[in-house]
Amino acid sequence: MRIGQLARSVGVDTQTIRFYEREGLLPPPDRQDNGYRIYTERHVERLAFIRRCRILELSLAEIHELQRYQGAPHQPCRAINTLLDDHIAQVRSQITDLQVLEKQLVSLRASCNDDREIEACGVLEGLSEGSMQ
Amino acid sequence: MRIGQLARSVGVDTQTIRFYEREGLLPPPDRQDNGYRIYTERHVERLAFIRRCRILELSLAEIHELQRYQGAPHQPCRAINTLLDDHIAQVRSQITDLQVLEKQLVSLRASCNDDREIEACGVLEGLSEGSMQ
DNA sequence: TAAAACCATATAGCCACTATAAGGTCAATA
DNA sequence: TATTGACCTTATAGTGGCTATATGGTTTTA
Repeated sequence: MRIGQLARSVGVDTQTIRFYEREGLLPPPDRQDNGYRIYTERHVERLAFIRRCRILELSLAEIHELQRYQGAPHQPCRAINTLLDDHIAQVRSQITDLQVLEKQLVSLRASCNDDREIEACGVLEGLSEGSMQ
Repeated sequence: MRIGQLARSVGVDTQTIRFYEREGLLPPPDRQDNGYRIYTERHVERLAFIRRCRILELSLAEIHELQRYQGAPHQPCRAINTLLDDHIAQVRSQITDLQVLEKQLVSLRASCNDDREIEACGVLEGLSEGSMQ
């Protein structure tokens, strides 16, 4: 199949597919005489794998690492679990950071009601004075 | 004061200060004969304002907007409150997205214990098969 | 006087794409 | 047959908010 069909079947832009190839995440496919890329079912699977990882917000580097593991099927899989644990920890720390942020924002917002003049806006005051952290 | 002292007093890199100037967030300061930038107390306040906004993860565009409002002190401040409300909504939606993500990751992680071979790794299986969404 | 610390500009890199430009290929239609 | 439209190709620049590097001039300190 050609790049457009691959793109449609996985739900990705053709540019993204070429980008993954340049980044070494997708193996370079054979070419037709006219230079068009020809993909196989393997490429579909490989691309779908990448997309599933990306949905989970794994970085391209992490995906690369996972692909290396796939090439050594008889190694122990602890490294994979560790990779995932680290990623989970990262997501959790993002969540708590954002929760702190949300509280700060809500408290700042509470310092103003609408319909003041900008001069007297509690939000702008809160941002202008150093009483923040 | 020169750029280094400004940087130290606000806790920012000198490069960042020049970057803000290029982006139009900090007004271009006067220069000494040798070309060195000379900053005033106003610049300190302006830069501190920017940093407080950045800590709250307001974008440079949003900060720009706030600065425009500061220039019109007798306008009503509703636009500022709205800007903040939108930002809070955005943060909240990030949080819920990340919470969904965390659940998916934890459930994937639960499909494997350590000490299998990669071939049999539940995590890798979960990523390889389409049973994800 | 020489080294260290400071200042200047310009340019590239980060991440994971996305957009744009400029052009070649192919099948179907007027 | 000519042309339209859908497809493909490469190359390059842009996104955001910095950060790093290169190269060179200036000032302060030892």
